[in-house]
Amino acid sequence: MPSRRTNPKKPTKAASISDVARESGVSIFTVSAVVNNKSHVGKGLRQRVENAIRKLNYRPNLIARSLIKQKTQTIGMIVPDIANPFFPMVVRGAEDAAQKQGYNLLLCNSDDSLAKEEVAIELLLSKRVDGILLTKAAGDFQPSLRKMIKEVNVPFVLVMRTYPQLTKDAVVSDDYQGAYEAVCHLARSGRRRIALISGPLKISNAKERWRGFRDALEAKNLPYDPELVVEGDYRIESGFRAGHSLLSHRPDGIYVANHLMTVGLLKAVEEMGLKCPEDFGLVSFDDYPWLGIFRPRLTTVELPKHQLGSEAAELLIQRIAGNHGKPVLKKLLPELRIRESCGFAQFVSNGQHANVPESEQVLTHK
Amino acid sequence: MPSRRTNPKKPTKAASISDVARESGVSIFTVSAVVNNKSHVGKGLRQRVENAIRKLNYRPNLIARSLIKQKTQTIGMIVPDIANPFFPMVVRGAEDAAQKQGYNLLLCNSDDSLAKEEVAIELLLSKRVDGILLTKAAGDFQPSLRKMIKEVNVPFVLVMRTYPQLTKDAVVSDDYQGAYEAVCHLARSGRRRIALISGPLKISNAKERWRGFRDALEAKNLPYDPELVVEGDYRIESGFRAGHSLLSHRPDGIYVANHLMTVGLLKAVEEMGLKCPEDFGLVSFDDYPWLGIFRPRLTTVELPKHQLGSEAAELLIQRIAGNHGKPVLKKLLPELRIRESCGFAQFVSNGQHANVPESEQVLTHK
DNA sequence: TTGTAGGCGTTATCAA
DNA sequence: TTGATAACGCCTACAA
Repeated sequence: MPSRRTNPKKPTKAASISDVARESGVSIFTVSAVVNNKSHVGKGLRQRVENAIRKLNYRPNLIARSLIKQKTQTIGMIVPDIANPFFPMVVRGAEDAAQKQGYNLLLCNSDDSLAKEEVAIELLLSKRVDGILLTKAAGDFQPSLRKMIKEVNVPFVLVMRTYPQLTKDAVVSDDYQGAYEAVCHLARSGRRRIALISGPLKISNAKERWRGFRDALEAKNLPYDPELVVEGDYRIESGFRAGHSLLSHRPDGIYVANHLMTVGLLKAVEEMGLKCPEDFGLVSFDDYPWLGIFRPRLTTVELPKHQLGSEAAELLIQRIAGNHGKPVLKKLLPELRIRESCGFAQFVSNGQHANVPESEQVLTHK
Repeated sequence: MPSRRTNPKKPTKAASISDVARESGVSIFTVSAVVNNKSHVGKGLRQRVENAIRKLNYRPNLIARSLIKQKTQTIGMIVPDIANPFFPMVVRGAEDAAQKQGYNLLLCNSDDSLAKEEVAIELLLSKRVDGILLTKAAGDFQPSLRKMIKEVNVPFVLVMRTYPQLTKDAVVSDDYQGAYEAVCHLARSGRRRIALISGPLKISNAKERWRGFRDALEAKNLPYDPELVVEGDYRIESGFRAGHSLLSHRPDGIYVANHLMTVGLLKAVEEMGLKCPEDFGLVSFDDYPWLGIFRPRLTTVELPKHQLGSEAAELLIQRIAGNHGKPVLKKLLPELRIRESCGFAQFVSNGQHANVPESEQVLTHK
């Protein structure tokens, strides 16, 4: 007698499996079997069931399925900020790989804040995602959080930034190598006072890039001058400030650890009336299709963003599937794209070229 | 090395509400009440329950909750491509607004393909998202799809592109107005042969921008020359091709309907040895912080991307909450940012200025 | 081949 | 205030 089907506000509820069973005059089991292409259901019944499904516009409730299967086919992904141009392609890579294997992406932004990061993780865990792709915010987890994550048994894969205290599974770019090559290139093109605009040294890849910078200087017999190293936060504004404080020391080469800070730097450069590559050579991390029209053409170290995301997702899905192999730390190779922001090569270490302009490489990227 | 640390394989299932009940010696009901801050539970019991929760590291299973509540607190968002620099900020806006109201975002890419779009919608519906934010792919839904969506009773809000056949709820930029102003500005700076590189005219905003273009020409008594109108697809490559086919007709002003096509255009421009703004004035849609260092400074029509996303999410959440008011079509105002890609104003309609450089406006955007 | 019944983890409805 | 108990929609042994 508690019948509210006359409730005017009550919009036709979606059909459930039992509705289909009733409509087609079979049991719930049979419907389920049909829906899941299970054990050969009699041709006739299958037909009837399928008709009922169409008629009722039945759509399996994946929430209910998740509950019983203890799998949501959903991956949580936490990035610092999807509006930072670096991450969209990484997310896209992850989404492509996930999609291909029947997973979806629940996206969160941490703004590189530990508090937001923790909230996001808690939420994703409550929503019972099958695994989490994490670009760790700068700084350390609360011990309690780390402990909880350990116990909860949901696989994590780190993206772009390592954090061994959490997991050794990570997909990153070889930042040391990238920075090393970048600085070597600056040295090769005759720069002696080479500066670094670094990311936050608490972040693993910033540290790696710093190490690459330092070792390249050493390899090229160039001095490491602390005055020429500024720590930024990977955002435009910090690159701008770094530029102002740095340029007064007249470096003749600058390696910037990401694109956004390069943008800030170049604003400062302009304000100060300096010219690139005449006054200083520049190598930046991170390349984008739209940089193709920027002048001077920037020599950059490009990271395989899409691949970063897709390989991370694939690894995560393996873990979800129960592959408990040993930890995987995948380092993808960056690519030095030599263009013209380092100007002419005046000193060449291998002696093959001298006073040769940097080669031009066309951006063929889609 | 010692291989096992006493745990052969411990998939320790997460604690459930009944575990907590048992641990604390109360009923499930009481635990639930505590978790949800419900009816005044006795101080003592509450304490005991909370201790048990902590001890067992209990975390409510939102999947189960969703099943019974028929609400997932999840919003599906379908964009053409998160790697297109336009969308990240829109998604960010949506995420911020959703987050604030206790919702999460399930992100899908359609690549502007009807097939992928349909798959994404089906999936989101099966996962029982509470609503969907959709940037409609170019083209029409299958009638069956449209019918299904109507019946399924899940609110949709369109983002950036209208599609009245589906729903009148939409949050878009005022594209007509933006284009109109852009073209008027070109005319004001003395351009007479003004060209258009348009988006796919099947997409509502491309059509609107085209209308704004056409009407502005008429208002300025300039001819509409079909030779000077090329339809692209909003991607770099199409801007490049459009540039090549267009520039041979020597327009002295070009309005490009989005940023990516502008990038393509400028590549073509360079190949042809042309100069902006000397050879032609340029107004582009879509502005980005990193464009601040590009020369010539681009005069653009900026769209409030973040707001687009956040307002769409807020409207959607209202619909989810049962607010069945009349359809809302929200048009957000674009902003003409006058910089230098139109060169000097030679012909000024209001007679106040002549031969004045375009004013410079600093990008203060965060 | 098909059906029955129990359970997944919550919330909601009644009693007590 | 609490506590059983029935949904929620689906999967899956176990039977038939």
